[in-house]
Amino acid sequence: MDYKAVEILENEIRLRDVESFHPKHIFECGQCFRWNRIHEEDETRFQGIVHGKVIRVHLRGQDVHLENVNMEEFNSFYKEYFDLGRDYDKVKKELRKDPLLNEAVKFGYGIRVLNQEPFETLISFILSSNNLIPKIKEGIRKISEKYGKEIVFHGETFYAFPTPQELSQATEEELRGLGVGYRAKYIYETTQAVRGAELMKEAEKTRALTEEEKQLLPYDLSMIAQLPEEACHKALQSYSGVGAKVADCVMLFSMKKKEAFPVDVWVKKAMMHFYGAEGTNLPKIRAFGQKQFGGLAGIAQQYLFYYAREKKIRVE
DNA sequence: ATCCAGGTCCCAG
DNA sequence: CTGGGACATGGA
Repeated sequence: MDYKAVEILENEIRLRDVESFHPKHIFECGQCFRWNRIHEEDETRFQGIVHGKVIRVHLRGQDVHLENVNMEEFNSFYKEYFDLGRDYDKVKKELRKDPLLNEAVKFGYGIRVLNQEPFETLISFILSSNNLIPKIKEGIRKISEKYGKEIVFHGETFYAFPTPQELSQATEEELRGLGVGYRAKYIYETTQAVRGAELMKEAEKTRALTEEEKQLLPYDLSMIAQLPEEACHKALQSYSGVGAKVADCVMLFSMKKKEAFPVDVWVKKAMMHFYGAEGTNLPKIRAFGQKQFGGLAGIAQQYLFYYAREKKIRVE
């Protein structure tokens, strides 16, 4: 456990003596898109929209404060969301046995890989393809504002990311109007597939499905989340707009598959920088990463990504 | 203005 | 199976 105790304060909880938890590292390492720094200068205070609530996180000394979270919510959701069941000192110790990874781990020492919600993560990373992080965040915010539930926090209005049912109301044209470009088609088709499977799963309880209806069942996202590594990776790629990299991100960031190893331009640069993995293509780098880091490959990837992007490392 | 961004799709060989 | 171009969008 990376904290000693949980205490209740007024409308917030406090985790005492927390190890391996730095808000800047966690929220700026590229794994999530709905968190923002609230005060300029303050790298330890962030606000995010998670699980239908607006919450804030800040670091005070060795303690982590979670504002607008009560004990019940912490135990039933946010503890897992922040991956607090995992001992990151142990993870880092293991990864640092590889001297080449040592520098990246030292740099992003406060990273934790969040356990986010699958549908939101799926749509978010479809949006991420060939896109810029500020634009990805903007697209997700606009989708939420148009289709998600309203949340009022401190007199200000925010919007939760829509459920599959809510987003299934959107047309492709409407989505395109939000500035997501050619990804509108992918988001539309994937949402329809996820929602279609949900409906069939529900219908299945009361009647027999037709052959045509049965073909929608493989798109059941909660079923896919239960699949083992390779089957999960493959199943995710049956959604429109989801290739190897996006599938790895969804598995890693929302399905607890820490052996997933997303390879994007930055991780590729990092692998070339540290391991001289020159010229090799993406699938080869992915396989190399998984062989090198095993069940912790995804976490290793996050240290590498953060290091490569923050340092803007270059390779010839 | 041209290039590029946490890639995917689609087609040719 | 592998390599290369097209694809919306907008900021640098």
